[in-house]
Amino acid sequence: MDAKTLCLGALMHDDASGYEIRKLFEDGLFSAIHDVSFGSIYPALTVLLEREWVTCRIAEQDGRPDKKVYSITESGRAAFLDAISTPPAPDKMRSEMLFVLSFGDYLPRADVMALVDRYIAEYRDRLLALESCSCAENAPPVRKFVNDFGLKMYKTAIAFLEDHRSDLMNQANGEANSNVEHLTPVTAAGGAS
Amino acid sequence: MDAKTLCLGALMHDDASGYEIRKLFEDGLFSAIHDVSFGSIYPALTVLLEREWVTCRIAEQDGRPDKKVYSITESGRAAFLDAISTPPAPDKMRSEMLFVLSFGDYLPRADVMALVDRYIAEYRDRLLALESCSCAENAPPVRKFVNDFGLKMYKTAIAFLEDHRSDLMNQANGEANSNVEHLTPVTAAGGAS
DNA sequence: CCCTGCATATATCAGATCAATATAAACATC
DNA sequence: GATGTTTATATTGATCTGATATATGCAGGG
Repeated sequence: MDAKTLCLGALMHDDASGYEIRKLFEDGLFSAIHDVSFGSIYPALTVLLEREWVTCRIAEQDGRPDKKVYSITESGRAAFLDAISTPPAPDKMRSEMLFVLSFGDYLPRADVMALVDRYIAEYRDRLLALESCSCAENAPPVRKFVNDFGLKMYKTAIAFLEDHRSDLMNQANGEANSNVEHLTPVTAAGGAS
Repeated sequence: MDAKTLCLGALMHDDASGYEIRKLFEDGLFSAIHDVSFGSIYPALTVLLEREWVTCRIAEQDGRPDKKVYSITESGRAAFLDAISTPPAPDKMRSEMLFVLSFGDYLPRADVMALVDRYIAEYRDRLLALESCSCAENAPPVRKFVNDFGLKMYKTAIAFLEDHRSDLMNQANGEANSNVEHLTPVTAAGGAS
């Protein structure tokens, strides 16, 4: 599933600018199920325009920069439906939070506590954004299905985290001091060598 | 969180080859929370070796190809602990299944049915792999925490999918025919233009 | 007995993607 | 008036993925 297909999918619902497509994957309907960055969206829209799978008009706004609003064409719709008829790749999750948390026994208790709390806060924010996502009401039932799926998963994650918060803290390394300053990360040449 | 840090994390538990690290993220303890491919792991291990954050020995096996078993060094442990002290990036999910399913009203009923069933099967497989993951028993409680988190999320997803299977099918496009042949995907130059 | 497929194992590379950064205008707020 | 946020487009270097290549052994079908 490349960025072109994701953009076409977003435009199946309604016309949108690159920025609005991004928001759909950040805050909106797709926020719980997929992600794309600007660095993929803008080049994808350019290619889509070349292939005439989308058209583009410039919308002037007052108080805001102009935006390029893209619309999907008939051939674009056909290409999208064709693209999603191939078997989808398996789900992929990337949670740095959980990865780090799985080494909680090496980390100072204060750090683990801060981490869990930030994690819960992150999911609460996401849940709120998804709940207040206007697309839920007037959208067809299938779209509501993915919205509800996201809601369910977020709520489950929050509940699990809250239930295990105190356990996690007890398992943390009480001896160690909190690393307030972050020094050089692994990516840097220096590090701890 | 780059591949180097992920590899170091895997080696914090136990010595492993590149192949075994991959399995840890595919079937093992980390399967529900993060993903890395061979194309990232092998180059990462080479860099780690250069920085002396890991050592390497060649293990001859009978009936199988030789493997390069990597061990984390003291400076490697320090570098890892340093790396995970930086604030983790927000969680990212990539579910092509759910994305495609959210367009179920455009797809023939047979395709939606096949899709949901394959999706449920995928999660059942993952659940089984995670349940039979030996790392759960003898591992410290924090490691068990991430294991249980994965279990909980998988079970929730399966239950949600099963509960909404019939709804999804009723919302599918009954008129359309099943696209047995996949034609050219969006990535190809041809397509539907 | 061969053939296909699968699991183990390492490695590479083109193409895709991300994170960071630049630019810019309007507005909030302190 | 200074800083920060939101809206908006765009680019680039570094990184990562997915596909592919290579090689061995094993299991099962025909």
